[in-house]
Amino acid sequence: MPERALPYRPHNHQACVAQALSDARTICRHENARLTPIRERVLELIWQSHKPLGAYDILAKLASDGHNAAPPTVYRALDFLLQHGLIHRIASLNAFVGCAHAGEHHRGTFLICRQCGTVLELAMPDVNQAIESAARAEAFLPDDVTLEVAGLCPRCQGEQTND
Amino acid sequence: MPERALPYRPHNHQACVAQALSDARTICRHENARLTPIRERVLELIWQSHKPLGAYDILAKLASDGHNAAPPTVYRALDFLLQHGLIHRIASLNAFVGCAHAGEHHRGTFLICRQCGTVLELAMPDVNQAIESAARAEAFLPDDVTLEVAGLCPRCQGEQTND
DNA sequence: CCTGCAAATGTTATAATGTTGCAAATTTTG
DNA sequence: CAAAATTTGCAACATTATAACATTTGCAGG
Repeated sequence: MPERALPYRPHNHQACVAQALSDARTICRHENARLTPIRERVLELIWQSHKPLGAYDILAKLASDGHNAAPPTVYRALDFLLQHGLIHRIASLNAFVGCAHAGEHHRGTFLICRQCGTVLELAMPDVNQAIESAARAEAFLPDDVTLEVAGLCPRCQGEQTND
Repeated sequence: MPERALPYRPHNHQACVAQALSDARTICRHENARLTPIRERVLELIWQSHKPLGAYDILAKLASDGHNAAPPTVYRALDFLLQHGLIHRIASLNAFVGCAHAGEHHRGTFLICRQCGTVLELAMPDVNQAIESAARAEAFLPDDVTLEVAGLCPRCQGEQTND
């Protein structure tokens, strides 16, 4: 029986978020990038959920902070976080998740539970290698790979009707 | 030097579209599905472009046919075509392309040129196999794989400023 | 034939997602 | 401090997608 990866195992999520923020601060310092309060807050909100958060979900959470933000504020913060590899965009959901390997310059694979919405990021270097080779075999110059798997996470298999 | 795949090679696109429509009719007959005029017209419009077409692009083309359609008409036709595997949705573009292997029940990989927008569909059974194994190794039950590669197609490499 | 049901389409309105453009504030730099 | 650059605020708008309900069409059984 294989070990079960986070986020399927219980863990101290507070600490997990704190770690992500701390890593982000380090990365931004190294890259001379300004992790401003808004950007940091958006990153924190994203990390507090293992489920992808839409831009307007983030907007709503900021609003309940008392911060009366407009869409561009959120999209700009998201752009910044994407550019610095601190979050990923899930194209099939129009939503965002914290990057589990920030600062590693990688292409992630995402396992997305269509029941509970939880997302697990995997690193699959061999698969990405194979994909890029196949692209180049067509004389195509690959630049970015979107790889998302929808299905059922371990917890949701067998309990089909829940959320 | 590898052979260059369609659609990068010149070809008789009229015939290519006609073939796709003919295949679609056959498939629908076999599945007792009704390829109505609207559905067929939408499929034709999508096939006439090697570039992904957005729902509202289709809407506009229908309008210039003289068919005064509203969004739900198009989205319903697209749902039908998706369900019968006659088109694919490109999640990273919110757009649709004709399926190059209709009726084969496959998962496609898409090479999307970010310069000219052309899309090439590849079948990569080994890669899909590897992805699904990796998912199952995490006790995840895969259901659908989205695999899209953005980059530069052969024609657009070297001519960076064109469209 | 026609009647009644199911599938498909029409129509209006609205929701959800994302962008443009410009002004004000803040931070950095010289 | 002053100039330049970056970041944020803000209003309007553009694009993508769906909900809800009315109407029409295709078709099987009486």
